Amino acid sequence: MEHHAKGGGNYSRSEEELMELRRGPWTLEEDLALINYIAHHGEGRWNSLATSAGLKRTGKSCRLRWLNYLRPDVRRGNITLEEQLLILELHSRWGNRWSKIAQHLPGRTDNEIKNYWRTRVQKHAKQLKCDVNSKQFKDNMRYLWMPRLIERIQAGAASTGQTVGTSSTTTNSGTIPAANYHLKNSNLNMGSSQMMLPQPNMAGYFGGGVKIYPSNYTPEGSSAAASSDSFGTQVSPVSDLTDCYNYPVNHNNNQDYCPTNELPLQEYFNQGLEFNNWMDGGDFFNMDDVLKFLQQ
DNA sequence: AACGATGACAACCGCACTAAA
DNA sequence: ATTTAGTGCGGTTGTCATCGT
Repeated sequence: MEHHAKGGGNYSRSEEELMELRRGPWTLEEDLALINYIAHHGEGRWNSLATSAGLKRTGKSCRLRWLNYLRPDVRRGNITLEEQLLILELHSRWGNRWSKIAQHLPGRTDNEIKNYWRTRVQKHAKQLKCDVNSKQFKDNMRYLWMPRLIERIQAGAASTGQTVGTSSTTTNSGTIPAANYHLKNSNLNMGSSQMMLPQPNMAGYFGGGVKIYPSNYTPEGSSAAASSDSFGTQVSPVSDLTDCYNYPVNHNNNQDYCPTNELPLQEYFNQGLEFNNWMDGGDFFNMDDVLKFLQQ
């Protein structure tokens, strides 16, 4: 049952056009049309953009697709330990202010962070049989998970000799990572492991050949670079809250178990950790900036 | 092999807000 | 002052892949 566009205002489309508006998963052709149009005309004025680009989508849908998926600087894939830590901290501070949280995780969208929270964090709350807003859960988060995350960050850095925060996450710069195209909606044969875009102008947009990957392709490439948590979720090499459960969980809210006892987050970092850069060789965060921010 | 349950996440919806007409 | 278009945000739903039986 098709519904017309609802919410988000009106659209400069005739009734006939509204009747044939598409919904649901985006096809490769639609993505290319949107990317191509924005590459030449820029973004904004989404309703007229949708029409001009020949897309049978609402402007709102185009905007969402662009911002959450196609934008060149959007980071997708593994959420690093550092990002997880920051999400936990910022959520404890601001609650479900996803866009505000996302502002402090460059390249991450509010939608991705929201999904992370719902699928991972809330799941753990459920396993603990407590509400995400309960004191018990918040205590577990602060006194158990966050310190554990920091331990793992530290351990990962020590074992690899890498700069903390090195991740296998990719951005759309150069590729459209793991494009989850729904082939039944596409006329293109996506059977090969990867394919090149036919439009030469797209190469200019992405600064080189653009690779489109099928949905089962992991842009991280090597299986060694990525692992799965116990739920089969692809996560960063040392990631996720899952094995926090290797630690005893205190269900009595007795802070004796707390390894840090109200230790401020910045103190975690100060315990012999020398985090010079946050992610990807320091493209995003400087650790000092993060600490300054968390002290605010 | 078939099927249902579950998880991940892309996409949509409704509402609010702002700026321009 | 009012209307309209555009945009942003948070909550929710839909779709697909994977896993277990």
